[in-house]
Amino acid sequence: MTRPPRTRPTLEEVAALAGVGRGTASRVINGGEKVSDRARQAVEQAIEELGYVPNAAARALVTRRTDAVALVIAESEERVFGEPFFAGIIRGIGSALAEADRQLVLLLAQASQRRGGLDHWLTRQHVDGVLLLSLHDDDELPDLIRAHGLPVVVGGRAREDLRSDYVDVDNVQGAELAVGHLVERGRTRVATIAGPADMVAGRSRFQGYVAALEAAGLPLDERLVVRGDFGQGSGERAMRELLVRAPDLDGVFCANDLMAAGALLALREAGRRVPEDVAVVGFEDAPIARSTLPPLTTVHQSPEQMGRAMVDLLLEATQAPEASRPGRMLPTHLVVRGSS
Amino acid sequence: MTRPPRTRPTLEEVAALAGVGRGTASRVINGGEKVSDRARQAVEQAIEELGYVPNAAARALVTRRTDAVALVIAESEERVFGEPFFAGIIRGIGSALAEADRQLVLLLAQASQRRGGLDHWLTRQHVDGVLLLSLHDDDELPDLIRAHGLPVVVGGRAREDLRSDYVDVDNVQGAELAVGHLVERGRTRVATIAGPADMVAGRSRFQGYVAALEAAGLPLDERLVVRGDFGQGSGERAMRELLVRAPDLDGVFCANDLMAAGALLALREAGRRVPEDVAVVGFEDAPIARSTLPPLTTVHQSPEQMGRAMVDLLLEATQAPEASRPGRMLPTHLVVRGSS
DNA sequence: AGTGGTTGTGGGAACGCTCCCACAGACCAC
DNA sequence: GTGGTCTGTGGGAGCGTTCCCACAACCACT
Repeated sequence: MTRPPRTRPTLEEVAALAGVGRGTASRVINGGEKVSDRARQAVEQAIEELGYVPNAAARALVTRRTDAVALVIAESEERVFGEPFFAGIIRGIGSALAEADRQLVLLLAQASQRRGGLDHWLTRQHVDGVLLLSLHDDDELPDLIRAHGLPVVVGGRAREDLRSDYVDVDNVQGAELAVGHLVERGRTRVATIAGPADMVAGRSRFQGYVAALEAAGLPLDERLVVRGDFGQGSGERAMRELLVRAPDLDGVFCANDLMAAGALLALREAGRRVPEDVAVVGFEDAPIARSTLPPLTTVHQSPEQMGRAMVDLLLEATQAPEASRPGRMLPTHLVVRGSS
Repeated sequence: MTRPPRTRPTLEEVAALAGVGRGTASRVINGGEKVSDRARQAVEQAIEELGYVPNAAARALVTRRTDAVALVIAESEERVFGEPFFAGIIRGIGSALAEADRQLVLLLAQASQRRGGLDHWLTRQHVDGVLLLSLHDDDELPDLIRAHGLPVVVGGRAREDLRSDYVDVDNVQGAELAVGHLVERGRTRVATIAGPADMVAGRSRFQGYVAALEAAGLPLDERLVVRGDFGQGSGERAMRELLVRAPDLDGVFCANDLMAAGALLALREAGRRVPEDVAVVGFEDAPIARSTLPPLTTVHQSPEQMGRAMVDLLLEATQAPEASRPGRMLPTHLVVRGSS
């Protein structure tokens, strides 16, 4: 085991040690077609001996690829790091990229640098594609990036009409699942605490609620619909209002777990038993769903899987930039706990 | 406004358009010394007109710098993204790097890839330095990376004897602040719920507790010391035990806010009034400190500032790799709320 | 008019890799 | 023997920068 030289070995040195040409050595390292076994072994041994590692910059210069992918987080960091959902996505992205031998370049798009620096960064030919995490309806960032000719995949589709590739949880299907479950449990007066109308997740989950009622032959009653803002407090208030508006309700589908947790509080306060009097189902399978009283039945979504899907889609996009790809909708499944 | 050509403009094209040599154009873009105003303006206009952006790979190839910094997260991602403390650090790192025109490459060092891929990644001459976020005492990663000749800065010093550059909160000073405050409030029987002995934060905060008692001329009473594991449950249990061991205590310094929150629960359960009977101080100023009953007096640390300090230190290290730098200890301050 | 400095400039060389073309040699069929 | 195809192979060219050296132009001074 000789000490590696001060300066990093080059491909040329590897080739010299192996007694082959630079081209052959390169062929061994990459695809490796049309190389004799003798040459291959010699090169591999030389690499081992010198501790050779290819210089990424030189490679990028000629291939015009960097094997790096940017993750642009357009949310406030508070939120991104605070919500376990985002953390899961990032974990999925991280491991999928590692498997594909790509690097993850993290860009925190604070309001400050957003307009100015961001496009500049991205054009620097520093990354092969961009993953974008954002929920805001009015975000023009995806279009902006695409204008630079970089493939983009958006996580958590911002608008229904978004032209970029995107990956999202199948909110409609998940909501149908939840409401269908309540119906199966014999509930006929199923209310919903819906999410904000200006977020896709809010709209789609409500859409699923409507569809499931229709499928079950139940009428859509406006008194059974209240909107919240995805916060726990809003769930609590919404539930109180529902109890006033429709005291005879026997099931509630909440557009997320936090609001469901609030609803449970309001129900207990009102003396309604869960699930005997009112069954409650949430959406998200957030950690809190395990610690509510009773534990919350909810629609499970896998953020990690979502991250992986984003990476898959982006890698496809880098290979066939022009091809049009359908948005990826990830299936959900129901986790039945004590509240239904 | 002419449409930019399909292929990105090169420095040579900029120079040609400006009617100067390649060298002069390069000089304008970088440091920019010894360039006539005439030439400078011509080049700047050409850059504007062509929408020129330097090719990072080509630059990295010759300068042997990438202007990118890796952030290696050796914790479980659950934890990193879950704790607001980490989120703050990352935010600080992100903005400090953006200001310094550096990129942030995020490496999630899951156990799986840790041994195998990591060193390989880092040697690829893909980053100029490494920021490491970890709390484990026995982590050999910093040494490993330094062996590759890459500057490393550790956030949240792992061991007192760590040879790497590091940035950490001044835990001793913070604990002294907290205990000193309790003493000022007239408390003479001040207990502590200490952190684990195998973490620097645990040891140092206890050390500060001891020092503050001594400074106040109060005796160190072993009955007033219980160790927890930084979890809320352990704080609750520790408090119960303290009440048994030393019913006459009138102040408690908890090594973090979560344990303090647990302690508050145990105190209420035991019928002790806070702060009248027992004053409680935490450490961290985590979000929970605002929502305990009563709101928690605690030692505030700024994770964002810590992230920035890590970046500062790393940039220094890349400029003077051999120079030895003292560890950076960040000051804390007390936030007085209702519990004291 | 000659000498010496300063300021600004152009362009060759090099960074370490991949791409690609030319070519040696083995093998086969006529 | 000649011509053709097919494997492997070596190495030139080029990717887009920065670094550096040579040199021109100009301004003093002797």
